Amino acid sequence: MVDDHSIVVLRRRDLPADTESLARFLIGKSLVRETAEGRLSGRIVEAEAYPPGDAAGHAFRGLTESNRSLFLEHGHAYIYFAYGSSYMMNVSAERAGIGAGVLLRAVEPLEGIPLMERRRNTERLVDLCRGPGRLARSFGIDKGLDGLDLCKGGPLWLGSAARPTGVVGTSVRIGISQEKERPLRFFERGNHFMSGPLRLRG
DNA sequence: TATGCGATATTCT
DNA sequence: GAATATCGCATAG
Repeated sequence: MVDDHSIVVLRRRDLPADTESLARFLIGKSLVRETAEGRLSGRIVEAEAYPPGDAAGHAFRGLTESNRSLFLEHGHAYIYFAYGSSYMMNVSAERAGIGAGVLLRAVEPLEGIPLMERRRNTERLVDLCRGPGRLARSFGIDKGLDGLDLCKGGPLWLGSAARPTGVVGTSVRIGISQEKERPLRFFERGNHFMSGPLRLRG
């Protein structure tokens, strides 16, 4: 049984305001979603940094209507729709006015697993939140949550670690065509709930 | 396990 | 019109 009372909302001053540091920091922390049907939560086990000036980042070409949340003060949600099928969630990662984000790629489910199974239409635990699109689907994350302050404890927030975090590994990022050699993907080594090919999981 | 493919909608060129 | 920070299914080894 998970002791969810041990999870508290992360304060903004606890979050590094540097993209790469934030991505590493978020491994092992909690993602919590409060819905009318109950609470969903999980441990963040995989994330990627898209720092300022990164050609693979959505903020690279400057502020637009669709990417404006990336320019919010660190700790806000940037959510977008990709490939006609998947929502994806980022955490804005720098000071206000600087466009950068951390893409949450995988979560180890803790609370609300039956609801995730219904949303995803599968009972395979390891597949519920493995991959950015699946994660968003399980958690009921969509464009309506874009721009939300994740340090406020609303419908979606970042929480402290539910249990001790393992060793954090790094690798290149997944699914991009620009700046593909940079080691900006972070994950909890040995965790079974991350996405990507096996060679990038150790 | 790895690779390849189509589906799908939004954004930018 | 092209590209895309993906997914699920098919097939081969």
